[in-house]
Amino acid sequence: MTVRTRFAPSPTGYLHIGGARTALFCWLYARHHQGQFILRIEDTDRERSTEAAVQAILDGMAWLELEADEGPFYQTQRFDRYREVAQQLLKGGHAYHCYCSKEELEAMRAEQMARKEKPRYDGRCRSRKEPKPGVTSVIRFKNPVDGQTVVEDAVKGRVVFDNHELDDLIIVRSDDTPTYNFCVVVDDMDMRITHVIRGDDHLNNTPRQMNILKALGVTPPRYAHLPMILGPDGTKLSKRHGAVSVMQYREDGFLPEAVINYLVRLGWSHGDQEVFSREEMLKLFDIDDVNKSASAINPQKLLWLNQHYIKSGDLGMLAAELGWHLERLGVATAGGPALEDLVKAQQERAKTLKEMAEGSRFFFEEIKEYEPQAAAKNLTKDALPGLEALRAKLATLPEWTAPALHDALNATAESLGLKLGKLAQPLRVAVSGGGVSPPIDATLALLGREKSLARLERALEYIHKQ
RNA sequence: GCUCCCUUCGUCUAGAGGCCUAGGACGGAGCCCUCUCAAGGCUUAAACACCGGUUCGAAUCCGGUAGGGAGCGCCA
Repeated sequence: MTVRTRFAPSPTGYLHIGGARTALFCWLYARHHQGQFILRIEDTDRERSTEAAVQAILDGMAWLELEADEGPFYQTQRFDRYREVAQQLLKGGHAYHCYCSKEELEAMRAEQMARKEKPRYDGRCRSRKEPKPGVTSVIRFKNPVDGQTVVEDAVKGRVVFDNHELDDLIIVRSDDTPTYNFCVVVDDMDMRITHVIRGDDHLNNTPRQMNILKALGVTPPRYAHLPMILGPDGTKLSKRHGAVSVMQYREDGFLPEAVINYLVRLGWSHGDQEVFSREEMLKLFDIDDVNKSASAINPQKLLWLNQHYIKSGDLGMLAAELGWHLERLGVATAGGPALEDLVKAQQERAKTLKEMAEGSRFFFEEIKEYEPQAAAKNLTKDALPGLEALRAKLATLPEWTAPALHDALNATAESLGLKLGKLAQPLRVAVSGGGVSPPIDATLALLGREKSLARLERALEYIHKQ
């Protein structure tokens, strides 16, 4: 039997980090077993579902390269099918019409709560033969009243529910639209899903879904309930925790490889290994190695992984992504250094591409003003002799390359009896405007002779004016 | 309230009765390297929630307690 998994988000918001992890595990599990990964949009809540959210989910998955083998399927396009199955249950005596009003149900729940009981529908319409005049009914599933339903969960283990804890849930509303738990069951059945991998907030729904499946004469799929992902403070993930949308991570300068690698290690491990290529994940991932307990997001570790992929990533890819970020910052890259060369110079000193872009502005734009602290410390009269000597030396440098510049700087420092730092740092401020840049020889080489000398000249003027 | 789930360093985790004076990673601290920032190298602090039981022996098995979480909708 080929494995078929599905990711079934409801389009009421962006693809957040928890959803992305669920999608990743579904995708990994299916691909690991040469099976299919299906995308299904659960948009039965027409009030809250939006087209923009559907697109956001698709975009997020595309960015993370979690490609679906089938779908997206939309539940709103399958309403006829759900009604058909509801009729089937009705005919088979597994479902019935309920005429209770919302007020009546609320009163019942209130009473039960007052008695410290679990609020549940008491099945009062189960035996009703005749319709109640003037009331449009809902359809309820007739849940078994005794016995147990056992979920053999791939991550949580054996979980037993007493059937009498489960009440008769509504499967079709009074406006004739199907409800979530029912759509899921019909879809998982029709789409021949073999493994339902989802968040453990659904664990309590599972016995209900299994019972409906059994009433339909279908063997339930295997279930795997993934633990939740928490915010950095250990509380439930929310907007307050910053980048909730996966696409926000791109905007913040993260690489999809890093996000995926980070997510795969949240709740899953393979010994002590921390870094996984996509191929390794596919080869090594197994649902048996998934943890039972919730895990908190650690932004520092994500940053570390991102830096790792920036340091080791493909230059062309990194250059393209850096270009995207520079563009977002409004930096025109024409006339500046080649982006691949820039990446080479910057990749060891940036945790995100956004940071790299921000630290690279001076290669493309003129310096508007010096960073006050860096200037106060380095662009002083004390620095004048060194900078002037450099001006003379660099103006006549036959070859404007990093090694040649390196030699020239060392020679100048030596002739003046200075440590290289005394020369390099003022020069760095002169050409970059601040105290941080790639190694000074590489910086000058990337900037080019003309710009470097002009900026050195400007710094000298700046010092003279003091 | 009821049902279900969870509990190893700050965080992610290894650990499936003796290999554990509990390992790795991120972050922290310190040192080295160094033209800045980084990167890199080395060193270091830091955890089995608690209480009982089983066993020659428990982080690992069992029971309970405490603490977290989820569900209990004509939401998904």
